[in-house]
Amino acid sequence: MGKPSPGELWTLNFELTTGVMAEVEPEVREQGLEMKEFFLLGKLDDHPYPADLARALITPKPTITFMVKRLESVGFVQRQTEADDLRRFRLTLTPSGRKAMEAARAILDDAFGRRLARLSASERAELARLLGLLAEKQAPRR
Amino acid sequence: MGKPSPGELWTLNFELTTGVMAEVEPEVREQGLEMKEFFLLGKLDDHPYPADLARALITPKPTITFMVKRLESVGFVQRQTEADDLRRFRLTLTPSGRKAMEAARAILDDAFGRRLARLSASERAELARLLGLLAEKQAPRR
DNA sequence: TCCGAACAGTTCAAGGTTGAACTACTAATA
DNA sequence: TATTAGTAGTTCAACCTTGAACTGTTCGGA
Repeated sequence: MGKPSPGELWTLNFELTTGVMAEVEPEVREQGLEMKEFFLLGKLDDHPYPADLARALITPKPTITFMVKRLESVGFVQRQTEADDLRRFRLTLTPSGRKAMEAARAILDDAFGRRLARLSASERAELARLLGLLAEKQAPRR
Repeated sequence: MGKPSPGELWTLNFELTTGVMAEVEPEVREQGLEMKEFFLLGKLDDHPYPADLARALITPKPTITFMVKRLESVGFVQRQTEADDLRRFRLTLTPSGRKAMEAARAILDDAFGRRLARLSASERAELARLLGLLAEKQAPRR
């Protein structure tokens, strides 16, 4: 691949991320989590409300409702009504929820870490920098 | 983000790809294609059999069956039985299927191209090189 | 040539996802 | 203080996805 078009580069990158995800999925499931649930738990500290999670995860609200319902039923998440806004529920990780989430994170660290080990330390730093620039919502000024 | 862990870098990258995908999805749908169908059509030239597509797209076989059925019904894909192996169907893009696929590809090129425009030409080349190394199925020798 | 293993693709039922419409509540405006 | 618009979260029915089991075909070895 001499000079990939933007779309080809996107596709390559997409297959990289989904490939790692597929690799990791069975082990994460052993922790009692679907991948999507793992992503949800990972956002919970910064986005403690369902509507907030829906935006952060680019996922419809009903899907969040159903995922939270299950995560609550298995004791990974707790919900408490918010006193100053009775429409909202604040979600918090239970200790077992945090434990499952951190175990899943370790599995992902390990799998992607093996890929990153193909690069030198300076290449890894450069990759992180470039992806950081691309990921920002609006173009960063440089 | 000073020194992201592998998992954090994976997550950042995953959100980059899914963010671009969400951005592009409405326009691609106007071409008569779901994103997954676009990915399928994009693989068709290199992977002309359903079982082959299932492996390439990391997707269960029944899902491929249903997607192909729809794509055939709207005239984007044609299937012909393979004379030397009667179990298999060879799939080919129709002209309208190729047209839709190429239109979707142009939309993706455009959207990801806008992100890449944040980088210099040499940075883009370096990114492509690094992602190429990471994406290979087994570690490339260097 | 027969037989069993393996593969391509489909069917079906169970389960997951989601758009539309809804209830309950808050906030802004007059 | 009404009125109206907007937001949080849920429900429901329609649709999509998929594991398990199946049919039909190929292939290798006895």
